[in-house]
Amino acid sequence: MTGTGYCRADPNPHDQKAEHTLSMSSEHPTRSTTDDASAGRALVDRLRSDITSSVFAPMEKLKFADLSKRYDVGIGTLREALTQLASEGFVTLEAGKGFKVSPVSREELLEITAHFIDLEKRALAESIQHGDENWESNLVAAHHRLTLIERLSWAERMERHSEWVQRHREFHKALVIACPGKWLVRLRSLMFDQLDRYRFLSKRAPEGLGASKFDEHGRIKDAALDHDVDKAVALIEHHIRDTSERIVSLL
Amino acid sequence: MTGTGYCRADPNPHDQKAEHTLSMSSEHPTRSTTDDASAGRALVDRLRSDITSSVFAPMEKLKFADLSKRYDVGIGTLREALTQLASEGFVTLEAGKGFKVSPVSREELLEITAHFIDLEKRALAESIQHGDENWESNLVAAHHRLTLIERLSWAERMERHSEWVQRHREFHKALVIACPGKWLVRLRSLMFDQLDRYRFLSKRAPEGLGASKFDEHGRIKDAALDHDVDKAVALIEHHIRDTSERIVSLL
DNA sequence: GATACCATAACTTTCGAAACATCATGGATA
DNA sequence: TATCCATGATGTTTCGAAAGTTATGGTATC
Repeated sequence: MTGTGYCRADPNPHDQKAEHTLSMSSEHPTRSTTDDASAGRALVDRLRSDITSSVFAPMEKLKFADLSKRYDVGIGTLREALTQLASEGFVTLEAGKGFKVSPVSREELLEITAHFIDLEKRALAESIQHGDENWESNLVAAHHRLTLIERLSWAERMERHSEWVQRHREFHKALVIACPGKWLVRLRSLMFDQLDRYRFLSKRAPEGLGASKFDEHGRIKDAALDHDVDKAVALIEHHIRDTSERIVSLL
Repeated sequence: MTGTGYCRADPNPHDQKAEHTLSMSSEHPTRSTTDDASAGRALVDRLRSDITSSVFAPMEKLKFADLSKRYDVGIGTLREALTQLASEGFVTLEAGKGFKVSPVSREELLEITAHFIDLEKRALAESIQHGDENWESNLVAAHHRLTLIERLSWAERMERHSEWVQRHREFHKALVIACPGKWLVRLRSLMFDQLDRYRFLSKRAPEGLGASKFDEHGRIKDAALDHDVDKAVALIEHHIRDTSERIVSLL
């Protein structure tokens, strides 16, 4: 049945190159460059998204019987998906006791934030230096897609939160994608995905947060397009640090 | 808790704490703190080891039928193991075409080396600052186990190469295990394991390499036990960089 | 009353067959 | 000759039943 017909509607506007055929946490949800066998990979994304958005609470036990019904997939497929999420740090696997959602903590947030700032700064600097016209176009497009949602009212944003998460991820990815160091991109993606779990906690914060982040994204984009490495790096560091600090104060 | 009775012979001399119940590439082969369901995890380790030691060549296709016979496990179990190795970067998974061993390249070696140096230095510095008596004892023991093999003749070392890899990994891990940042340890382990693939290439290098490395390990251990952060960090940076440069020259 | 023991239930882990996709071959057609 | 489609072969992906393990609860024993 030809893949599964996941997203034929979207002309998939970025190619950048052949790019990584990696498999890690690089390529994600709906749109699906070099996608997997699709059934299995789609499950990984749904599970990760559900963990990120606290559908399953930290430390909650993930039972195969339940999940199998919920996602309508076989046990083997589930196990494969959970194994990958374990490698990414979203769940833990113990002895013969199955999978649990990884815990969250203030300390972990602080550590992940520090690593992400470090990696993102380096990746962004290299990306700006190596980015070509294609990279610029893709960046502009990704930012535009993000603003379309960020412009909405708070209530509307809440409804389409998973879409925002997705576009926010794509925007940040678009910033660093021209970085030649594949592992640098990979490691920073790992940390970015972990931060998603904590970002969700700031979902409740009414306004106040969204507005300033909206501006920051635009300024970072502009600095990147100007190939102003220092400015872009400084802005993104502030962007990340500020966001995390707001989240810390909510814990 | 009986686990599965993997290694009763070894009194398992390090506890450090409750430690990470993580699942990533943290805990490895034979000895096995917090081990997995054992059948599946053992397979992951054998596969990783076989990829590392070029039993399977880079870019080689990994067929389920072959592997199933070779390791005497079911297809589902294999798939789960390969999924994990894909997350760690040892294999790649494409569309409906199965798994392939990841390629190696000079550029990747250089990048991995740079990341590993950076991460290992930071982890070591923090580990030294936080290490207690238990950490020191474990470090001394790990170093001793390593020297037992390094003291052997070149021919003997060759025969017990996989054991050396294991003990070398444990020694380096013992150095940084007191680092409080779990993700820092995790990321540096990821890079360490990747470097193992390249270290194997230097296996052929007759003598010359082994001797100097032998001394370096000892000096790093001593500096760590002296809690001399600057010295230990400088030594380990040289240790890693020098090793990698020798390997680069063999490519 | 507390503890050890054993049966039962709940769940995890493993396996391989069936469904599905891709690739290679060869013959028909323009 | 080159292109295209059928066809078979090889290999991957998915699933759920069977085997194995851990937790649960109840009974006998001290």
